Amino acid sequence: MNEYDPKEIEPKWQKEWEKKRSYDVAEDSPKPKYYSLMEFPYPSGDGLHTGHVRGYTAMDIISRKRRMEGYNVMFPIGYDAFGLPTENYAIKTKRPPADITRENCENFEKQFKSLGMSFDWSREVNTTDPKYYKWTQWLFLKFLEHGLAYKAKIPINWCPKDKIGLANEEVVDGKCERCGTLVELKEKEQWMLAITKYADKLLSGLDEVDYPERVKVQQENWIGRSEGALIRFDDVEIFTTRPDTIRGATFVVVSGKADKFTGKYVTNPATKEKIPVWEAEYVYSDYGTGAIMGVPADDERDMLFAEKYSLPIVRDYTKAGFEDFGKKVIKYKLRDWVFSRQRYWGEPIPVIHCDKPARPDGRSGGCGIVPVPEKDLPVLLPEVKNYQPTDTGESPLASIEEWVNVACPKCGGKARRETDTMPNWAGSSWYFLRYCDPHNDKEFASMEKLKYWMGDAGLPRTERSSGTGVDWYNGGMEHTVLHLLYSRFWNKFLFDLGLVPVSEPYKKRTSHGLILAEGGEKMSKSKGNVVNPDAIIKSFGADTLRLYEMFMGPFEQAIEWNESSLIGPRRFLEKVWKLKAKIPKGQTLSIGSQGLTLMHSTIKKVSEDIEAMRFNTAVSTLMIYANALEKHGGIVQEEYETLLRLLAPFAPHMTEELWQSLGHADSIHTQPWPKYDQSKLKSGEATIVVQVNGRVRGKFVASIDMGEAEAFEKVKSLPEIQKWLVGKEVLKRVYVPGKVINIVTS
RNA sequence: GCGCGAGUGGUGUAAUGGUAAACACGUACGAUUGAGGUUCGUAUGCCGCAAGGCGUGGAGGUUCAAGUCCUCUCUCGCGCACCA
Repeated sequence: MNEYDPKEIEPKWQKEWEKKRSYDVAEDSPKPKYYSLMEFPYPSGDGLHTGHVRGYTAMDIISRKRRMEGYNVMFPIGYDAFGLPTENYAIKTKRPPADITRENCENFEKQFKSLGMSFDWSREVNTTDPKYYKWTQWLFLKFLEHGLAYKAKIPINWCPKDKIGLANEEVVDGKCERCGTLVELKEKEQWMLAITKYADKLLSGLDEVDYPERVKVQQENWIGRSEGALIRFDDVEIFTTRPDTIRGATFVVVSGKADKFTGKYVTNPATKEKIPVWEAEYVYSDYGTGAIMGVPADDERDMLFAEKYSLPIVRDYTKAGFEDFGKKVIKYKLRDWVFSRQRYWGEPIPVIHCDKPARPDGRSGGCGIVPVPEKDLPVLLPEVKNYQPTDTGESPLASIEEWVNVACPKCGGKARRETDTMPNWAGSSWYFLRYCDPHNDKEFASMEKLKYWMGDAGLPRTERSSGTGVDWYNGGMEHTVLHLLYSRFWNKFLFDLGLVPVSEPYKKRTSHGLILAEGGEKMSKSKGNVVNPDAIIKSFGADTLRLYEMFMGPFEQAIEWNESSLIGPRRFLEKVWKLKAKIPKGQTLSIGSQGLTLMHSTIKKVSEDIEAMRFNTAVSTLMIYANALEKHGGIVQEEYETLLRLLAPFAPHMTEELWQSLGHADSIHTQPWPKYDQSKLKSGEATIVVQVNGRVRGKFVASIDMGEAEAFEKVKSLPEIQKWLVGKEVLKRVYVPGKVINIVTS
């Protein structure tokens, strides 16, 4: 038999699978559907990195296992391609962002294929494709139509380096999330999406979904609901979560830039006393009412403030009832979403400003903000010479007069296009819906197809609908707040309009841990420590890379890349390759009882480990199995084929080669997933460990249902045990059949 | 400060309360080869000649039996944070 040569067999099977379009799916299958999804990538110029490989391989394994289990599996791929890095690169190289994006996507596609990913390429989407962003714009107009998109002059977070307004969510510790520059506040008219209207639904929806607890906590924290009361102190309304402490309130604080007494006094409605109103920095203008009551005895910060400025402190007072002096309300930390960006490389916001001059009575003469009619969508990004953003905060689009100046769709008068674009979160807020019906040019997706792939919340669960939403969604830890919240918001809004069938888009969410560079640092181009998967594929093969990334450690945990450990999975594949020669030709062997137990327990363990994303132990179980088969004199074909089928999702190329070389005409990836037989999991014999006073002193092999009396007779006959019992009195004996005997002596 | 996780060999890590370190990497020795190692084999927690003892961040506790359960404590990571 020839040697294992991934360089030869991997491209061979990749071509074969592509030729047969093996992984394309349609909605007319009699099988139950399964929608597995991994976050689509941003196609950067650096190509795929090892972190991508981890998440995509995991979902590829899940998808392949589901196919073998008989599901109609949709495992789609696409590109989230609008965004700053490409735009900045375009500015630097003076090339159109669309060209750069196309090249990068082509590179990504080539890399994905070289990894053996079983994507349905016929469903590929790209957020920068006008056929796609036409619907992103259409969805925006739905928000506008229902009053959830609005324009407001607000102080926005302005990044002076990127020259871009940031959503609150994109500001970390007062700095730009992307470049770390200190963010400034700038007053600007911005498009806003009223996500706060969905705060409650986003919160309560978390009860319906299967997300890791910490992800739910992060979403809850971000929404930040607190129940409290609004209470009037004369004309100052305050918000408090502790209205019961009102009799201890000795001052009121309103939001201000510095700590100072306002000179004003108000009446505490509970004590009827006049108390001073102060201004202080520690009170936020944009939370609650921007004013609080100061209760030094019950609040640490109020105490510090009172001590600092010698304000009165009342320690003993009677607690009040919750709603005795105000009314119960609920406040959120969540803010409306700043939805406009003053950049080029994003979806143009599809509205037109009609600017007929104002009438003599001062009212606007024009039609105001007019949505672009559906027939005129998409509003295409125009060709532009200069992508450089401006210091004034205007989009580069503003300087393209022939694009900006249009006739008002309503009155035909002079009007100007909106020049702001959408944030890079827009396209990714609904892409999982588009995958269900990616070529539809009449709708963003048809209800019929959405019902098939997303399930129908209004109908009982059936074979064809395994519940609500994407069945399994994996992605990076860094997206468990923003992207998850935004896309849940869009989906809930569309659900309320009756345009999607389920209220929660993702039934189950998991996250993979980061892969760090050797040394424990984050991989980054600037540090020059990025590992390129292409190089690993070239020297070890895609199957080895996939296996290594699954084997390296717990899936959800951050882990260091270790080049020298790659050889382990490669050796394992070599071993499996060579095992084939141990199947005797022309004679039938049958599997012994030990062999059966091992085979069935391996099937059970590998199956369960994959479901729980314990890929590392799934691989080690396969290694144990291969090691055991290697020690056999001869291997029964069924044993070997079971190993291959269990390994197929991890190492799709090599298992396909071996499978077909065994004389099978069809693909291993269409074979049924092995099932285990409960009755074969335990063999009749086990090693019983013998302890004296809790220390291991010996062991023997016995039937697992050996009786207690018999077991102790056996123990007494063991010389290595006898010596520990000489001259001692046996105080207690413990017997766990099939496991352990413990003898407690004086 | 509050809320979650996690601390185990030289390394990555594994262990339904029941043989701690499975599976790998590395290392040592040996084999194969003209040579090489992405080949094969054996060994490999620590102390000890041995008998044996000691070992899962630290200190206690529960139990016949604790990495696992309980209490306290230290360290690291993550999330939230002048949010009233």
